[in-house]
Formats: sequence, C-alpha cells, structure tokens
Amino acid sequence: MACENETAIVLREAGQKVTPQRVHILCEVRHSGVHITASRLIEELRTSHPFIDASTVYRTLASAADLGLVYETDMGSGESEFEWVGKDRHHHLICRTCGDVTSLDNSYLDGVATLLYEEAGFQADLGHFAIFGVCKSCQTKA
Amino acid sequence: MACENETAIVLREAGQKVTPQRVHILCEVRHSGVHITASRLIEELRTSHPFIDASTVYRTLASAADLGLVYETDMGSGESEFEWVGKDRHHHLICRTCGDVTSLDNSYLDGVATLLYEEAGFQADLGHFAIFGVCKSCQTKA
DNA sequence: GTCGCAAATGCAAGTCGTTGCAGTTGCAGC
DNA sequence: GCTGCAACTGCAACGACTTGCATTTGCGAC
Repeated sequence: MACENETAIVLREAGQKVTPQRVHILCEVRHSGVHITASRLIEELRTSHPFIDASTVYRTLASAADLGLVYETDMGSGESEFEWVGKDRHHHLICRTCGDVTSLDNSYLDGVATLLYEEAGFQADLGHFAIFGVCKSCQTKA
Repeated sequence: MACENETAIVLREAGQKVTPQRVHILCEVRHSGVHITASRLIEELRTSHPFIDASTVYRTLASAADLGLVYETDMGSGESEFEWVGKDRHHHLICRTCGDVTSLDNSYLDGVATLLYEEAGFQADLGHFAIFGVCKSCQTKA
C-alpha cells in the first residue's frame, strides 16, 4: 500500500530509522480511523504481524507522539488512545455518563490560547484536548 | 486533630461510611498541601498507617473524586495527582520543558464552558484542568 | 559491497493501578 | 445493647505499561 511508503518518508524526515515494525505500527494507527487504544493496536498487530513485541509498540507510539506524528489522549478509561495527526486539529468532548466521544472544532479553544499567551506568556499546546462532562442526551435522561 | 472530625462529617454528609482508613487517607490529602500523587500518598501512609492497603487508597480516592471531595488531575507524568477541593476553583499550566506548574484562575475557561453549553448542549466539567505548553522563561531560553 | 555505530528490537522482569471475592465493619432500626 | 445488611477492606491475581540488557539492524561513510 502507498501508505507504507508515505509513512517511511515521514519517519525518515523525522530522523528516525525506518524499520518494518515502525512502518506497520504507524500504518495500523493511520488506518484505524479515529482513535485506537494501545492494547487494541497490539491485539490487531498480533494477527497481522505476530512478531512485533508489545514494548516495541509502546516505544514506537511514544517516540511518534514526541515527534508530533500521532496524538496521545487520555480518554478517561485509564488507557491512552492514539490518533494519527491529520490536517484538522480538533478536541474531544467525552461524556462521563455514557462514554460517548464527540469531536470539537479547534476554534473554541483558540481564544483561550491567545489569552494565555498575552497575559501569562504561556505558549499553550492545545493541539488535542479531552474535555470531560455530561452530554446533552444524558442530561435530558437524568 | 480537628481535621479528622471535619473529614468524618464531610464523608457522612456525602453518604459514605466513616472508616478510619478513609479518614486517614483524606486527611493526608488535605495536609499534603497542593498536589500529591497516589503513589506518594501510599508511601506516606505506609509510615503513618502501615495497615492500609494500596487498593483501599485508590478506591477511596476514586470515590472521593466522584463525590467532588478531591480533584484528580493528570499532570502528564502518567500518574494522577490528587488535591483536596478548596474554595477556589483553578487550573494548572504545566511546562513541558521545565515541568513547572502554575495556577490559573478559573475565569479563563468559564467562557469556553458557557459556549459549549450553548452551542453543543454539553455540560463541560472544567473544574480542574491541566494545560500543557511552554512557559515564558523556557521560551526566552530557547 | 562491507564496516561500524547508534538506534531499534525482543525478551524477561519489574512497577503501577485495577478487579474479584471472601471476610469485616459501620450504622440504622429495633 | 443486639441484629442485619450494605458498604468497605485486604488479599491475591490480573492486565497495562515500563525498563534493563543483550542482540540485531538500518544506514551513512568508505
């Protein structure tokens, strides 16, 4: 698949060695759609590439997150979820009651980031944010 | 200490049973000052009350967080930090470079919460938030 | 093509936090 | 003061994730 070549280029540009393990892991993240937990990723890789160790997956994801290739978000389940960094920066609204995850446009928090920089000189990294609360339908049920 | 009686009252009002373990754990959180990680809390309790099991500490903290008695915040270290809920709601600015933690007034994010409720019907729980980024002094150093 | 080295990998062992379960305990009702 | 029960506790086992270390491998230099 073309994705593998592309992933290899991204890796090389980031100054990382291009190993089949890394390419497979990152391709899996790209193809997984929205979010994928580390454990589910390991499970899926176990079927397609059984020789890849869990520690390799964790290390690859951590270094990819450092380089900004993937986002790592704590979705409140205790497990981190990973997502390939696409063009559109967005956040997530996570319902504490039903666990539903909704995407949220970046614009909501842009104002906060600007304000923080102007008033505190703090360059906030609001690239990918998880906001907990109670969604509309759970509120009406209650 | 008076704190123990007070903690017991808070627990009873919250509909929880008042056990010595819970009182000790929550007192420790109250006295620890700003933030304390679960593992450090367990370590401190080990010296003062060696008979309290780690699982009891985690369960007590989780139920106290549910009841809004303590805040649970992911400070990016992988470990959750706990803080006794005082009168002032506030957030934290955490520098990715030097690890410094600064408190941030609640007002910055109040606007976001209002906007989310009006536009998405989502009741955001912004009681205690950790925002990552780069602080002023680290920016000037770079 | 092959050499050398830093980076990446796989394995095993360890830590951290959670969960199931049987026994214990706080406390409301009598 | 006694009783019953739900909530709480401690233990042990488990899953998730990390770390140390010896081995392997990608890749730039020759």
